[in-house]
Amino acid sequence: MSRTKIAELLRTEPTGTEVLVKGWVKAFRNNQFIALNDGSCAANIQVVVDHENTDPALLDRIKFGAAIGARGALIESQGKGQKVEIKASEIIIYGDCNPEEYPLQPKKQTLEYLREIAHLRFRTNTFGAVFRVRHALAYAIHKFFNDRGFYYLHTPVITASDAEGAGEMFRVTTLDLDKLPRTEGGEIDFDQDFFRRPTNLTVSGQLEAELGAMALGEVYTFGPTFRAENSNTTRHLAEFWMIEPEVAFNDLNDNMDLAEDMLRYVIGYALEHCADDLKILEERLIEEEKSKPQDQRSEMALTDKLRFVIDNRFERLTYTEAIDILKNSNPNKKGKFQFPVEGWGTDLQSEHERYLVEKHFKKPVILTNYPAAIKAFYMRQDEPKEGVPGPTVSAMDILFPGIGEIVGGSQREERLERLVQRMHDMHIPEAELYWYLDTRRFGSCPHAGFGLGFERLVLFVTGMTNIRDVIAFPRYPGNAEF
RNA sequence: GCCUCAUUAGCUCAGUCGGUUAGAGCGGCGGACUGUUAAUCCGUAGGUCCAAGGUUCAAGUCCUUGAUGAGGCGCCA
Repeated sequence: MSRTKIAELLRTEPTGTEVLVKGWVKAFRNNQFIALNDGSCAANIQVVVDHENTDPALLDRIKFGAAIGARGALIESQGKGQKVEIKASEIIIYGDCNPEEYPLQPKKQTLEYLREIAHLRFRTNTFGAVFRVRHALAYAIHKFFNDRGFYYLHTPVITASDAEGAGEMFRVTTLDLDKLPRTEGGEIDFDQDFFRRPTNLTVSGQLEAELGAMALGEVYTFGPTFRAENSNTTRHLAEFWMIEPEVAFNDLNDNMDLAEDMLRYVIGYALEHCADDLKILEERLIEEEKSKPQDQRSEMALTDKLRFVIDNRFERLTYTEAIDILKNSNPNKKGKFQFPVEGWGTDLQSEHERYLVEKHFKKPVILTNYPAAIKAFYMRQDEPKEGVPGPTVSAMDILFPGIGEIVGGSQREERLERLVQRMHDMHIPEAELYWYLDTRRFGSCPHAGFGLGFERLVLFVTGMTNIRDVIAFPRYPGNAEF
């Protein structure tokens, strides 16, 4: 007899059919009722012990966390609280779980403690829900792009390019660090390294994605990304997953439309397919916020917030307009900002972004046309515009409440001369990026793309507050456990 | 990297002004329980007070350094 998953059983009519379930014990009540979970859904199924044909010694082994199987009739539940239950004719123990040593307990545990036992935290209701939602979001992203004719492009994880300027990189080498080979000049002799040149883990697949878009038209990447920055925040990881679409012939507006459509689609997908899990996460968040003062609590329940994002267009405004709003804002006039907004040209601090998103507009915001000086070399240079004090680029950042920047993107500079000039000004070695510049030499065209931090999306949708709790085994400074 | 706060039982936390034998809830263990829903009831064990050094007649409590964790900031997705 093959096993049936609990998610399916809970949808089945209780006709007394013989079924087999396998899972982990969540509770054993009244020496009679086993709450069993197999990960297929948030809910448990109730297995009712039949004492007539069950060895009492076996009952002693039904402990919180034990892996067991149960065979029996799927019947209408005689108790309240569930529609169906299994009247067990046979119980099998697959793996005992000694409660004296098991780090998990059938009680509330803090997220900080569970982070220390990340290999076991999947078994909690919260993390079960988080990882089911994470999966649904990943699937929805692939579905969204596939349905629109995008190709999933696998860009390299190991890269020799050190010129992208997207952050500190992890070195990849097979050299013996105790005995580094040296050239006659005393430099490290990378000729003897695996790739015969210095290599790193990728900080972005964008440049490679652009190459693909210049022939395939619409591509996206979805892969691991590495930043060796010493970032200690609830929004940063050293290893995270990033989605980077790149579309030929798209301009900045198309780019914003694409990003907004995508976010709206995947959030809607989660709402539709993860209702039970989102309910658990919503209640978890309410519980967590009970210990906070009223003014720091979320204004909306989790699922209401998600629905709100789907139902309302994101606010679009330029950096220049944002500066005006910030300059005239109450917190700025009253000196409440740690970094006062003085003038045009400096980057926005996260307190400024939070003000725009959480206080002023109270919805997701897309900021565009940032000063060129604070943005990357590959972003398309705007024509001078009246009322705008300095040169800008066709950049866009999407800011989400509680998360900050969730998407960063731009229309790309497709004009060879302007791109080369910019690289020169920013001391980016052109020779090293000859392959990138070739796209501008041969059949160049306007195009645009963006990067979406996958974990930041999962953070937003699950209502979790620390990014280390939405990835299975987080990597951050000083931690590569598991 | 910077700033702030924390570290006491398996977990979450109390611990007053520096003063005798460091407490609670949950969890565990033993027992009861055949309609329970984070089951319930009775009983019970469990401590290197993060580490090292210092002040003091006396340190869980004060000081210094370090480790670890959390939050904020910076870097960014």
